[in-house]
Amino acid sequence: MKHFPTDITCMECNARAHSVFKKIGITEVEEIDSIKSCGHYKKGQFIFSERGNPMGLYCISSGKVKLVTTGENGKEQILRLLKDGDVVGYRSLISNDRYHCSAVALEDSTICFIPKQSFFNLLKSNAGVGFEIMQLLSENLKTAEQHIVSMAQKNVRERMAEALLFFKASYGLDPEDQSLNVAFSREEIADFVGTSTETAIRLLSEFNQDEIIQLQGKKISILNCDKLIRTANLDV
Amino acid sequence: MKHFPTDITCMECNARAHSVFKKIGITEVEEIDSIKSCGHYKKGQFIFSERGNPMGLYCISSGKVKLVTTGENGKEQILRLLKDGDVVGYRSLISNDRYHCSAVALEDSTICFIPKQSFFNLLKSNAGVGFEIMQLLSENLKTAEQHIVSMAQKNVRERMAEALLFFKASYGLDPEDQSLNVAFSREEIADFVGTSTETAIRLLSEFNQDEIIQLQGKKISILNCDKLIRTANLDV
DNA sequence: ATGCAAAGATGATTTACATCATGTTTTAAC
DNA sequence: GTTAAAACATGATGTAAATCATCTTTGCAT
Repeated sequence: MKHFPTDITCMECNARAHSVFKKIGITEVEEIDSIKSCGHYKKGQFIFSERGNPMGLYCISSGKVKLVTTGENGKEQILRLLKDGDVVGYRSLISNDRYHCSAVALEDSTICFIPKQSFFNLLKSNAGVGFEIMQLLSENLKTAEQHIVSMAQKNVRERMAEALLFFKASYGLDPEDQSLNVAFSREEIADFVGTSTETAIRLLSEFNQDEIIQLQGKKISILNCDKLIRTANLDV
Repeated sequence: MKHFPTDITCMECNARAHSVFKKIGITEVEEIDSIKSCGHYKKGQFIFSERGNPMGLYCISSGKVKLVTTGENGKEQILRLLKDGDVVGYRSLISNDRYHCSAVALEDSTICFIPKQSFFNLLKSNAGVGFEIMQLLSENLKTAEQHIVSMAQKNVRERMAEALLFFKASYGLDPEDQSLNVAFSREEIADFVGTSTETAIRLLSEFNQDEIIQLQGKKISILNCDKLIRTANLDV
């Protein structure tokens, strides 16, 4: 892979501090650094595709990524949202499986690649990394199963409120104007909520009218978080 | 815990051969056996409850177990189905979390308990077990995420067909009459599919009329598996 | 700057499914 | 064996949300 002036080393990567590699020794960091390659992805670009064969682990140094699958009808479903410090592709590697979803950059991103064998070597030599991955999978599983319950038991309005809260939890808010730090299209939001684009648009307009949120193009500001929680019918 | 004449040792436990403990040494097996306790659960009994604090790992020696959560509206949602050789409760232990779902015996079951600390000791001393658990979580996550897509994009009819196929995959068929090796109530089936009991009953009757399945009380025989796969709209 | 395509918005119509209602069968308790 | 209570079944009705249709706005390429 080509080297860009924007390439960074693992030693100076800020994302590493809150990644699964936060506790590994300097020797191991240098070893990963020597073997990793750095990739630059434009918004909308695929990091890997559904049904592809995993060749290694991806590490988000900067940027945002969505994991999506395409259902039989061709409709997309967003499964997970990732940001800097997150690793991508571990599930398939550990299951020794093809990818069951695609990874797509939500904005211009710098994402490093660690070959499969190096990842497994690290897992063997460093039990801590293994446990971090285990914890990651456990959290992913919990989130997914909670999502199943929402899908099965909540109406679209409640799920839309949940989705906005999830976007907030995933990427945070701009302290300036309480706007989501991510710009999804209405279709992408619908793909997460599991509804039609039209219904998603309508609900967002409603929330806007009810002054729960404020819309300015793709920018969504959360005006009344409590009301959003109540709308989602959550007792957190 | 009391000892019953039906209690069995880990050494003679048939379920162990296809469990996460299939590859551990005889010394470790004996160590687990000396510390484990054996529980006998009647059909419908809870092994643990949502929001409870996990104290250890459960091992199904014989029987069947469902993992369920209760949504805000009080409606149950079946999340996972387990049988002999399966372990239960690892997700919460690894996340250091309270249980996010309850475990309920689907039939009279013998389930052993390994204290938290012993499980973590085993994880530390035996990397193989750790990897098995990792693989388990990975598979669980894949299944859960596929379930999300079904919930979001498929209609109830397709999901019902999928559910029957999932029950078949989970517990198998009686070779005699192709009947599912598990007796769910219509309400439980509805709780898995994410629909109302009435709709579940209606769809099962339809499938029965269409000679895709045959109903005799709680016994469900799969007459035409291909048609079921087509009804589920799967391209496996 | 202009034109074109994609994204966003909103109304009208249809439909899949929940809910309500009522009856029947099975299971369990005494 | 009788009764009560679940579980199962089926029809009638209501409604949330999908689909279809049309229009406006925004972004992007030339």
